[in-house]
Amino acid sequence: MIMSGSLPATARGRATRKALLVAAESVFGETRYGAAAITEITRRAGVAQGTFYVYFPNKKAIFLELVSHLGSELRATLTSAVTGAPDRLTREELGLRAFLAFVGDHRNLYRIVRQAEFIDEGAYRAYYERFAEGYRAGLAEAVQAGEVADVSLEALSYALMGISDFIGMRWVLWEEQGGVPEDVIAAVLHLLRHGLGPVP
Amino acid sequence: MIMSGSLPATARGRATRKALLVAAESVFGETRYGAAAITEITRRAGVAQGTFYVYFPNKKAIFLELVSHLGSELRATLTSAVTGAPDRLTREELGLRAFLAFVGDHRNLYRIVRQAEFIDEGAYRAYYERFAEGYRAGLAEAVQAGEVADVSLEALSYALMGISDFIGMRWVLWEEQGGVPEDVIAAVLHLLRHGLGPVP
Amino acid sequence: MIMSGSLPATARGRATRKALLVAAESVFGETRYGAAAITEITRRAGVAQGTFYVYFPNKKAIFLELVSHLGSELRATLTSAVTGAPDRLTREELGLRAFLAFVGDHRNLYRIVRQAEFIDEGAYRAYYERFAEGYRAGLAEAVQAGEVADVSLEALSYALMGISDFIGMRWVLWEEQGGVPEDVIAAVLHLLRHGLGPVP
Amino acid sequence: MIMSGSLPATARGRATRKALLVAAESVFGETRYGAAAITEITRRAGVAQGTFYVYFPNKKAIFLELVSHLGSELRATLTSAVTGAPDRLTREELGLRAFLAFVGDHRNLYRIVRQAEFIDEGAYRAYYERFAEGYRAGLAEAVQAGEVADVSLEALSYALMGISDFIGMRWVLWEEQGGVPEDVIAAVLHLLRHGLGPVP
DNA sequence: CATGAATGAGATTTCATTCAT
DNA sequence: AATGAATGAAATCTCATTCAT
Repeated sequence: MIMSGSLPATARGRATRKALLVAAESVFGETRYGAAAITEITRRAGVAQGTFYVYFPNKKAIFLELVSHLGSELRATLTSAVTGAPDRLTREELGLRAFLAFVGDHRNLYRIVRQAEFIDEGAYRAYYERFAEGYRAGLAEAVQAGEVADVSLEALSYALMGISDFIGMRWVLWEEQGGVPEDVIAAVLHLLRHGLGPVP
Repeated sequence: MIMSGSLPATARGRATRKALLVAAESVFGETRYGAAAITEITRRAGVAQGTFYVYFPNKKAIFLELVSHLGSELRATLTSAVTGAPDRLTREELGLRAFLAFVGDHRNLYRIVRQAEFIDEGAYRAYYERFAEGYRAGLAEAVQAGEVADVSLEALSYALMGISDFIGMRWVLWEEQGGVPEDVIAAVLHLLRHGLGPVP
Repeated sequence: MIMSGSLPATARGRATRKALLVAAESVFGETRYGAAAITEITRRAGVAQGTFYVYFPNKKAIFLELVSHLGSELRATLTSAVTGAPDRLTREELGLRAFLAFVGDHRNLYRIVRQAEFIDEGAYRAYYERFAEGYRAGLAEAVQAGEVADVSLEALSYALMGISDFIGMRWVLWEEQGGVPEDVIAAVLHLLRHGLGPVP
Repeated sequence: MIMSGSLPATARGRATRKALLVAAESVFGETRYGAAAITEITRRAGVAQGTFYVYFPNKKAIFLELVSHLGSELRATLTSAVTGAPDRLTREELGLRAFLAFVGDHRNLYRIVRQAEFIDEGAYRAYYERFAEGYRAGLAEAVQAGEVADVSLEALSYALMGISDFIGMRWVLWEEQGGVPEDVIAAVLHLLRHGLGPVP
């Protein structure tokens, strides 16, 4: 469904298509959508300009495929990271750490996803809604287990996404160097465990 | 200081300038920066194309003035909303409600601010950093008062901003109708008061 | 209705628009629609490329305005040419001569009109239908006067248009030099007066 | 001689070539030359893009072969239709009816032939000139037989072609449904027999 | 202060054609 | 004989910005 036209018939074609997507990730991460030039994508992919249109009908198509692709990858990463965690708070910690690591590996993620709002609002919402669904399901189980309060899980999901999102923005995106300080992680986990208040 | 050129000398000039800013808010809210046309701004403001350049040196200038202007307005709104609150949690609640109300009145806020990242990264960060500063100061006082745990306040600030941001996105921006449901507010306040866990 | 946007406000603007139309007539007459370049039109009009789009939204618009404009001019010419003719055959002769003269002055007429079929079929048909209407009205009067047989006037109209059209193509369009030989005119008038047969 | 390359050696090759020509007739009939895409021709023919160049050196070649092919077919059809007619008027009637039938079977004829003017003016004129030759020869015999007036036969030829052409355009090309009304035919035959005037 | 005509750089997109397989 | 990937020239169109009035 994301596919534009059909998949390339030959291995050579598939390689070219992949190269275009990889190049697009870097270009859209550095430049805003409007200023991102298709010539720049093809230059980085090492193909001629016209080749782009063999694989994608237009700029929007490759951009949206990128957004959807990044979302899938991230969701898969998070799912596998939290699998087998004994309790909710451990899940949250593992999920947060995995998210921050992913952002470190895909520093263009924010810049790409946030732009999607203007390119295709549906795709943009879908990106977050699919995360929210996963969150809600996990929280629902935790409520069953008596681990989480019986409040609006939809609200909790977006609150938790917001926390990760902003921590990632501040300590991964905005910091040149490596890791997120442990005291930042600790503060977040404190919030999730005790709320704002001091340890009871 | 963000102002480009000096303020118009005549009342007529001031009115024209204001009209351009108002038009720009709606245009940049509906259209991404790259696709937002100055002709569209002048059309909505009811002036000729050339008139734009009497008041702003270029497109970037009016955009950045808009970002800075919205930030100031929002900060002032929040500050006045929480003034006089008896305790931290009350401050949070009042701040959250005020923020959501502001977003309802300025539905273009997100779309404008998030675009700023690509137009002028400094302006974009400054927008959040100024909020974070205010947050940190408030939290520091609360720590003094024994109301808040002594964890990284910078981390808490971004976490709290993230919560508001995502709740606003989900229930103000994405919902056509009026208010944020009370159970959503309740869930957030529960998180701030008790963390994820059930009421002790 | 043919107008794209509104008419220019200043005399300078009106002159530029007119220059573009004049240039377009020559370009579309020499080159087929698909190969006719807008840059060539602006070059001949002596303006910059972008200026074209101040006055016309696209190539199709200027082309169709041209077709409609030529049709109006030609109809006006023919109407004034046959006014006051004493009888039907004189009308036909005057009309034919006026048509051939017009084609001589607008040697691009055929090439422009015939292309219209592919650009906007409605405009193309309208061109001929408006001529046919005029013809039919004239023939109807002649029938009343007992000058013309009471056969399908719609059919006669198209037959007469076809004659003029092909004579013009063969002796004006395809001949470099000046006038249509008198014996050609005579042959046509013979056909209209006596049919194919010899003088009775 | 218009043929490009030699005819394919194998039956498979001949079938492919024929399929391309058939597809081209429909494509050039629906789309103007400039917008007619070779990919569209190959798609309709059910072969790959590259296959086109196995049979035709370029787009122009297939187009011109089409024009020439249609002309030959039409001339053959007309010749056989009028063979054996007892007098000139009968010939005209049979020829007209055969022409209109042919156009009904090849509704793309006009659109293809008229475009030829811009692709290869020589081919375009040749199309009509070959018809005119045939006409002239027939008329010359009729003049000998005292059936037709001794006026410019070249002029008569083009006049008669124009009549057929416009009647076909109006009642075959522009009418969705089947046949040309008999009163239209009658009007044309009246014109050929008596001229414009009423029956003497 | 205001206007609107004019500019031209630059981006997207199309497509005939070539070529290796 | 057939394929389909790749090319790159060329065309349309947009729009921020300048400028004369």
